Amino acid sequence: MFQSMPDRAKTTPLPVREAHGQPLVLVVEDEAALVTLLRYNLEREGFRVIDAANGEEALLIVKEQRPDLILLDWMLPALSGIEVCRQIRRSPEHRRTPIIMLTARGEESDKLRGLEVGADDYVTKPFSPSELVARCRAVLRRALPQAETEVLQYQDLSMDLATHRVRRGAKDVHLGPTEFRLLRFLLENQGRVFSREQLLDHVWGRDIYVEPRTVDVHIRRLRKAINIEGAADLVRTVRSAGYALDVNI
Amino acid sequence: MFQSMPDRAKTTPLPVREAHGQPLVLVVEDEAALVTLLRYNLEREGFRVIDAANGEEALLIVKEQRPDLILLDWMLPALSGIEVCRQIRRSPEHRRTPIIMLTARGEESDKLRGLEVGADDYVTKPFSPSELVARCRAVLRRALPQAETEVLQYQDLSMDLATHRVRRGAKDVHLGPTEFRLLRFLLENQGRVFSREQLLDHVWGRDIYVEPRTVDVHIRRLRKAINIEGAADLVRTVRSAGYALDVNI
DNA sequence: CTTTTATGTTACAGGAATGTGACAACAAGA
DNA sequence: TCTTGTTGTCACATTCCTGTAACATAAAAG
Repeated sequence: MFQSMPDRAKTTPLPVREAHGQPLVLVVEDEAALVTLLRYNLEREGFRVIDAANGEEALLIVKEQRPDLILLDWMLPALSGIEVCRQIRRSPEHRRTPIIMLTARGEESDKLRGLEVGADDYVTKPFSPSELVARCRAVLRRALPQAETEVLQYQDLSMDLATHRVRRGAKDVHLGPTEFRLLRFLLENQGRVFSREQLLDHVWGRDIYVEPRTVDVHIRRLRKAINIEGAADLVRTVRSAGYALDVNI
Repeated sequence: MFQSMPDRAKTTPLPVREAHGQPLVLVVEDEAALVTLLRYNLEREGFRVIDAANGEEALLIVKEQRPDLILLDWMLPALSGIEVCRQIRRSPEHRRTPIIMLTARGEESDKLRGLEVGADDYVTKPFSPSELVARCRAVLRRALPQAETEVLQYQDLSMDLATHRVRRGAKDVHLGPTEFRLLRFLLENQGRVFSREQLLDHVWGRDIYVEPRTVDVHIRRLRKAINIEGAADLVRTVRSAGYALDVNI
């Protein structure tokens, strides 16, 4: 028996940025009440939220979960916000991850130093939730498009994310939205096997429920679209485990 | 209407007027800390920076160094920003040099007068560096084509920016202002798919809100105008993703 | 070989996304 | 003032996509 009912809330994060789902926001803040407030407002607006109470935790999460946006309190125990910011910026992967800092009113010097260190914007406490959400949106909009690779490839299969074009060899391939996301996910994790539940989480999103068998149907549609008669099947079925992008031997 | 840079420009180096170097930005600002901040962020993004602490100095530098872009603080000792702007605009050489003014929050009258005197854009202090950089790029981008690209083209479709004339094959095409900007944006980013929201941001501007579906209608009008019976539709619909300028296959 | 389990395949109703035409508000000129 | 053109929005039509069920086939288990 495998994974009767996966608890999606706890699924281990994959080393993949989910470009299509809702943006993942990391809130770094030690004041619990504020975290609750932020979480409530962000989630209501369609963001996913994780939080960290201190700098070390924050850095760890950044590395593992790759948030799309970071809300960073400037006053933190131990590791200061500035230091956290600097360390995040040091890794080339997160060089472009937007950071919004939360500062107390009137800490002008903080703001300047924050912006110097690479924060993208700041919000002064106390702030209105709607303003904060608006800023998050604005910052994300500017940052997201450039976050990903432009062309994904596997053998003679290629997917251009900018033009949304998919080709197999010389043949142009048309995919529906779901097949497009599915193939994209598989291309971003070539060779790796995913269970139906994992695929649902990553391609469909954690929030909606669809029958796991639905994945089969979409895999079928994908195969039909990208496979060339005579050539090897690019989608591999691993019985009782799932599917992967790989050549069937 | 602040167009932010198209995604391409964030990954690729900026299209530059002078073949030799990065765009030269003159920062006119008397507050040293702010100059430092601006310099840091602009240089990090590939601009060269010179600064001037007052109006006279600024005018001198403009004459001698011919910057590609001027960031102009509105509150200056002695010669005011408005006056500097006016004087710069007086010389035909610098009639087209983009000027972005930096104003304190809420100085609406300043903004208006600034735009009257010939500033291209304004940024309200305090501002986020990324926003500022984005605006610089946007302004530069609007300024550059006049020096370089006068005619945008795709297959047998051409758009002359100087005369505002659009032709498809031998046929003269009339477009409304919005369709013109829309087509221009698509021509400047051939093949790329843009969501309705992105198009609203880039073509309509970030500041105003219109229904996303409005884009559909304008796409329709554009199609009606530029498509020739029998020939392929130049505007591609990508379901659940957006639109692109491209031949349907 | 038979049974059980997992996956492949097909068809289809309902729904979501897009196309389309009309219209009122508005602006710019004549 | 009237005329002309443009714009954003709506309502309706159309197209395409999606999830599901039902059945077929293949692979393991007994």
